[in-house]
Amino acid sequence: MATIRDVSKIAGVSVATVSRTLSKPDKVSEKTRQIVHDAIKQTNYKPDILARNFRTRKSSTVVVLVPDIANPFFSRVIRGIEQTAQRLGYAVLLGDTQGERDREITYANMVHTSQADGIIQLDCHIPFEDKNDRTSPIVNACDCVRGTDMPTVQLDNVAAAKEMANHLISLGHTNIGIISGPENSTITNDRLRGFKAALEDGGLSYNSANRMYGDYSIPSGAMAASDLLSLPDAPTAIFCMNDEMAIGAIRQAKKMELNVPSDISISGFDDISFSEFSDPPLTTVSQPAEEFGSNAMQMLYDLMNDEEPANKNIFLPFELVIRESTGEKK
Amino acid sequence: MATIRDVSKIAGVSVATVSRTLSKPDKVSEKTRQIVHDAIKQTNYKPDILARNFRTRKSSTVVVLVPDIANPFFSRVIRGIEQTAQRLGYAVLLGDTQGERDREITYANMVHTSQADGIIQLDCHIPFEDKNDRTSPIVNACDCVRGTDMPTVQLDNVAAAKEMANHLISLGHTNIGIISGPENSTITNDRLRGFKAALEDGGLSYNSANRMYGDYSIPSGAMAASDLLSLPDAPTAIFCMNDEMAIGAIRQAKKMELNVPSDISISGFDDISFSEFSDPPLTTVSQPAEEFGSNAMQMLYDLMNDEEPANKNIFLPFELVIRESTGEKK
DNA sequence: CTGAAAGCGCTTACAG
DNA sequence: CTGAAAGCGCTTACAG
Repeated sequence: MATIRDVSKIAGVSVATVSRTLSKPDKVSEKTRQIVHDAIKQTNYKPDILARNFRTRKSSTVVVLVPDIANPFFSRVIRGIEQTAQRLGYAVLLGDTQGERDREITYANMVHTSQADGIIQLDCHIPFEDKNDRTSPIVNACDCVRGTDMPTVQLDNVAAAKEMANHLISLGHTNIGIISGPENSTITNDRLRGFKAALEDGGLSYNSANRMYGDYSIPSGAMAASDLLSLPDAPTAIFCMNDEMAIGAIRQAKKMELNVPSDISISGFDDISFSEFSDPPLTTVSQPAEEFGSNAMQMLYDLMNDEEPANKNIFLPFELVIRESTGEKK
Repeated sequence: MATIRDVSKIAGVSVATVSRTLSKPDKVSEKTRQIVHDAIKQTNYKPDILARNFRTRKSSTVVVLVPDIANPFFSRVIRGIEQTAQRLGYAVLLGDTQGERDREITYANMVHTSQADGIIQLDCHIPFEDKNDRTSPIVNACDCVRGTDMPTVQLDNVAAAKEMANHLISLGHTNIGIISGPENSTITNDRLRGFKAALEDGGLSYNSANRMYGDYSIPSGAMAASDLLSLPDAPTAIFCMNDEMAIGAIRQAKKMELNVPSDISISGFDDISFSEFSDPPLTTVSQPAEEFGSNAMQMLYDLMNDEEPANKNIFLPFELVIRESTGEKK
């Protein structure tokens, strides 16, 4: 591979001039620029970005910490990150953490080893050994930690859940089951709070026996639905904390020869692409997945370049999408 | 941040010794090692990996070229890549190419700029300006280019498609529609060849009017199914080239008040996680998605480290998964 | 087992 | 506008 030295020899100029021609062309005379470009073409020179990054002490790379890359919602978020990163001149390193603290720390550490300039964390953990670490530019998106000053891009999950629960209540349901995500998640807690708030507003009381746990996967939703529908006083509607679990719940209801929605209403959360095509099409809360990614990346860019972001706590809009999996109580 | 120099001063040894303590501890005396480790702890030293990579002329990074990160099959492949890369000490850069040649070239170029040591390409294109370029370690996985010497990890798509078509034929279907992927894909061509071979073996003739095109998305499958089912002599079975299109087709059939499978059999390909839970559960071909990734990464590792891979053209096993979306012809 | 020194390929003050 | 020189933080022959 040709180096900047080879180009400079052929062009008969210094390496500084070659470097400037590439990075600050306005500081080089028209004529010299021409000569240098010819030499670059002749040698098929490509600047060594690794060397440049090393010299300038910037990797121009960000690392994204994602619990599961194969999750359809997260993969859309990452698409948004990638597109914006590419536009801003950053490469994106993938850190599939499976939610494990060790792996999060390992990947987040890349900022300390100069492999990355910043971090996007999609899970509700602080990915540092020392939780008060303030040395790494980081943006927390999707499932966000409470009670820290990490910049965030999130949904108002309380409001969204409340709106969905209100929808169910307005349909006449008074005994509503809930298929919850794992306890130690901000999203889970916020959605539960919204759910409870709607119940309260509707003069209904929350019954913790109506809460079953899943892990956001389809089979876990089916299992939780089975438990709920086998209750002596089974609910007539089920509020699921994501679409996968709702799809599992629908499947389970059908298996138990229940009609959705006439026997049992089921709602989801996220609006992944399959939800529109489930049978029946799923009532859910749609979120702008790609925008979580693009906003987080843009905010991280500001942080990495010492510009104060306009807004350090972005809330993205949601929308209730009422399809056919929810209906009036019989 | 502390540098190796700081550590060496505190430990009272040369930087060479600090470096060796980290990378070749057996070349350093027990006692010195102890002193150095104390100094590392004291200074909270973390080696600058960017500097190390620059010095050793290895980025320890691979770039993966993926047409669409949000595709459920590809995201599982990437999970397999990431896990194996992590184990082998490599970082993975994400190159979402949307199948565009420009973007593929841009990302593949990272090998020439020292940003990556190798490439995993998941699409059936050669991602180089000069198609005969042999300077970059690359492995082609999933949808593979024909007629090159690029190492590959793939499925025997001809055999798999043939087996699926045989299944349909064995059910008594003689008029079988096909929802195809885009023409310029090796996978599409191979699956079509397998489909035709089965027809021929069964004494049936291939009717190109029975082939509709989709783009592997759910809506495109629904549209293609609509066309197929509106044909004067509509097929009684539809062979879809992936699960998303099959799910779209099922939805469309139901919309047209056709029962699946008693009126129309529909088969998919890939066995994504939703297929087991579609209604009816989808008959499909299952592929070991993660293993495409882990095998490709392992092979690329061998290539990058100048070890001859044991096998430069790996074929992974598939399995026909017969569920409830296909049935006897009425 | 250890250290002094060279050097990886760039960029950027500094001087002219 | 241009060049000589220093230096980013490491690793690794080489010599002892």
